[in-house]
Amino acid sequence: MVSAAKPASKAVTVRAVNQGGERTRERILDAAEQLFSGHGLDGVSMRQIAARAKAPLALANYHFDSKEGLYRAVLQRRAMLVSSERRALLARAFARHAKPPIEDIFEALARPWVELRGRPGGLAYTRLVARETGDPAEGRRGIVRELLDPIALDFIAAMERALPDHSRARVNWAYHFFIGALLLILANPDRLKRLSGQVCDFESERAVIREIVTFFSAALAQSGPRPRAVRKTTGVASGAKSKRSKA
Amino acid sequence: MVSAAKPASKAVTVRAVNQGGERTRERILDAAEQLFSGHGLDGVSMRQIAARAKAPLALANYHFDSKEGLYRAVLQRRAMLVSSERRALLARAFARHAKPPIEDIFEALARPWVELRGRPGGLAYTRLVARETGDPAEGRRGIVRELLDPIALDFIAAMERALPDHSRARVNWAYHFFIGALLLILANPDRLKRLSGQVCDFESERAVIREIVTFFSAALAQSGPRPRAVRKTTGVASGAKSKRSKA
DNA sequence: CAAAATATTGAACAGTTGTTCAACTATTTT
DNA sequence: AAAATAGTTGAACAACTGTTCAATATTTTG
Repeated sequence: MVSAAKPASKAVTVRAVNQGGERTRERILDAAEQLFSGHGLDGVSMRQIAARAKAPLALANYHFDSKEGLYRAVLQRRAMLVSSERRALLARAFARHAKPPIEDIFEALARPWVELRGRPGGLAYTRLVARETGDPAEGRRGIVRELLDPIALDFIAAMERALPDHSRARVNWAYHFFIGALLLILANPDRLKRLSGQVCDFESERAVIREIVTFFSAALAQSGPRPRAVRKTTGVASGAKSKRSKA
Repeated sequence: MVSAAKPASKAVTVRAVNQGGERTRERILDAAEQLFSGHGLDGVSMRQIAARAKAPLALANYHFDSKEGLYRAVLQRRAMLVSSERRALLARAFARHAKPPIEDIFEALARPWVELRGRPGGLAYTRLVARETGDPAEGRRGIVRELLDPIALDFIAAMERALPDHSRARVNWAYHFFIGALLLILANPDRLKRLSGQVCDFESERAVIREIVTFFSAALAQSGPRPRAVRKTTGVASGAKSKRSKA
């Protein structure tokens, strides 16, 4: 065998990992994380990543097979960590109450992500995950499906247990509304700061968590769904009279 | 002047626009809208766009100067329309009440976007806007700032008028939570459908609007902010004892 | 130590990228 | 009709793309 087929890149290379190798591998992941989070999978070249990592170009392909392989590896690296933190918080909530307050579930959902921002590289990672989750092409790559769908289903199930008075559909909507809000805040807090005239900011992680948790908990506070009638009106050019009283 | 410098591409070419020209220009915009929304600015080549539009490659650069120029043009094309629809709904809400119910404001915010999905090309456009709004590089390009920030500020001001008991910060948070939820639902409803086991879907535009409007209105129903205490605990590995009663 | 596996390096490949140019036709204006 | 403007076309440019390869260095294993 002349052509050095690289070591099993699928199964974990368990035995005796080269220290130097492991370190430059991490450097490449760090650089990729930073760049992908800022410009997306297609907005960054392998050469830019290699340059930032101070590693030769070919090394990235050696370690991760392909560009998409590198992208996946970046997303996988921290996914397990965050997910296990979330799961631990969720388990703790259910250890306290058989039917825990919804606040605890939302907090278990949000806190690991928000706190990740404070850790080195964490900010970039949260942006990257937000980008990938919101990407219409997400389903094609399947990374979110592999990495986040399982725990998402756990949390939705937990929410259903904590909110027995709400329909399954409503709980699912609530979950996605929450994730959408969380992702936007994580991915692009600059606009929030800009539009609020610097009133809203990320100075305090705790403040952010409190804000989003109390907000979404309040939305589910009153038990039964009491949907307001929504006008059938399409567009702007109709429905002159309003049913609502009190002119 | 030998080299035909293209006609004023900055000022609107008012007088006597070539019909054929206008039409193929629109075809290019349609193709770009479709492709950009699916793969982002960097995920699509000018050749792919030209091929889809059945127009020669050089035409895209002729009409829009550059790739980013084309991207901007796609986003600008429908922005005015949606914004004026939103403004009209907002004005109508304030025409009915000096202090309109928050439901009406949220509905004015969401309805034009949701209904746009039903119109040809609208689905792609909403995805594109969602992608751009959530993009960390959004500020660099400044498209969102130009196109959406003004109306966003109007709506935030309207929310403050409708919710005099809430702080400015809280209203700003609420606005962004709402936009985040809306964008995720618009950009990637597939995951919602997937995770909910097909329970949640977009069969009915009205159902989607009702769902998001009632949810977010409920969150702001009780006037005063009553923030629950959030544990100071960092991460999972600490804070063994909970302050909350009822072991 | 020797042998095998792992890691690193620079160069090269074939293909694609956005953009430009000159020639050309069609339309509008003078 | 003549001139000018607007629109269209195919070809070409230089730069960059992800990936591969053989050669080398380093580390781990027998």
